[in-house]
Amino acid sequence: MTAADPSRRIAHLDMDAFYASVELLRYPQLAGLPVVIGGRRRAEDDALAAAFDGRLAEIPLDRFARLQGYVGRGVITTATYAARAFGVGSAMGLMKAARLCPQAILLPVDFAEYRRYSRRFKEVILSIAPVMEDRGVDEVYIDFTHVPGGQREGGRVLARLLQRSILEATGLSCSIGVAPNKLLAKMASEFHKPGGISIVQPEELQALVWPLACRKINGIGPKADAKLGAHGIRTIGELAACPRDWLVAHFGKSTGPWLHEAAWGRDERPVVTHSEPVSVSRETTFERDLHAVHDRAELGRIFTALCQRVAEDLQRKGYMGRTIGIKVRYDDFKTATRDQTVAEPLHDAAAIRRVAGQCLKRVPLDKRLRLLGVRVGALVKPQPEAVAPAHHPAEAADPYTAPLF
DNA sequence: TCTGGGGTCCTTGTGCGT
DNA sequence: TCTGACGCACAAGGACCC
Repeated sequence: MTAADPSRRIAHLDMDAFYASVELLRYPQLAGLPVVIGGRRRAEDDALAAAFDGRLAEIPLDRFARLQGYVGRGVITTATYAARAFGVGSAMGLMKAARLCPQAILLPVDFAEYRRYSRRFKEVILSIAPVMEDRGVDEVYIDFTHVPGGQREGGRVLARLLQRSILEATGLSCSIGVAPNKLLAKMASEFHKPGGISIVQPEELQALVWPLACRKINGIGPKADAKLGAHGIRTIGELAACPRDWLVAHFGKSTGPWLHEAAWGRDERPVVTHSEPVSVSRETTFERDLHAVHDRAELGRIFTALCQRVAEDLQRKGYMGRTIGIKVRYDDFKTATRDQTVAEPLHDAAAIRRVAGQCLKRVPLDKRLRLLGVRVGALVKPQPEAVAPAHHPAEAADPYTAPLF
């Protein structure tokens, strides 16, 4: 499998029900109750917290918003196990969830708080095992290979230390899988959730991994799974039995060999401790579908605001970009994107809006829109003197009033 | 009854220069 | 001068992930 380095020990650490667990730390009175996290933050949410002067744990149950009677757009980001028992779950529309479980408590998503907890648990990991790859707010890969104790019991001893240290520092639990590579470690971390540690050795591939559904491979989503299923391939073992050439013929010369390697548990990707962003974007789904002509003024305001937010993100992160793009989603949920690459990298809102406005003129605008997005890609780090927001006197009088379409 | 937001990567098609 | 092969850049869409 990893003949080059059979002692390679890679861990995947996944926080257990991260958002819900953070919320239960803030609101211990909600333990065991059906709680749904999602939707837009509302003024009432802030008012409730303010009424108790930020002492969230003292808010009585009858003051929380309930799903019953929920009207509007929005999906569930996550739900507690008690709520899942009613059939509600991630990505479900809140109105549908309200019918299934009207008594559920509705909490707004608070990414800033989740990011704070994310930083704390990652600091704990880095203090113990410094080769860590950030894979989002609630999961990381860690290279145990050269960490003192990282080889003991196949990595179990170090995994236990990490779990204990994270729990002490944050009050949160996590699951850890340790294997010869990232692919198998990711699968292993799912084996004993929550709070589990799973060790996979190379020789255990057939017994532990081959019986699993293909969908358990990180990178096989619903489409690829359906296509495999149409050929009668349902388990990773069945995938492993497919000749590589057959997979190349049916899935292409990139995906085909990858599927074969994945089924055989082979994955040489390193744990990457640093990466640069490729693009920065902002998008928003409207409260109601908007028409390009009838709602032109409102669309223009939203469009300008999106460009400003992207520009702020770029400047805060210290990037400029040459490829400016837009995304629209129509009322029938079909999506169109357009982008344009310019000669000089940009990062100021007016310039982004000008190019994005050109892109917007290239999409059909005969149907109502439900979403609008703005993206900047082909990022570069600007020269130091260019970091300050560019000021163009010639444009000062007309930064955002250029025609939308 | 619907279906968020912020990303990365891959595939396909096309235009263009050699 | 025309044609095909090839590499490259870019654009658009889509799959997938958290």
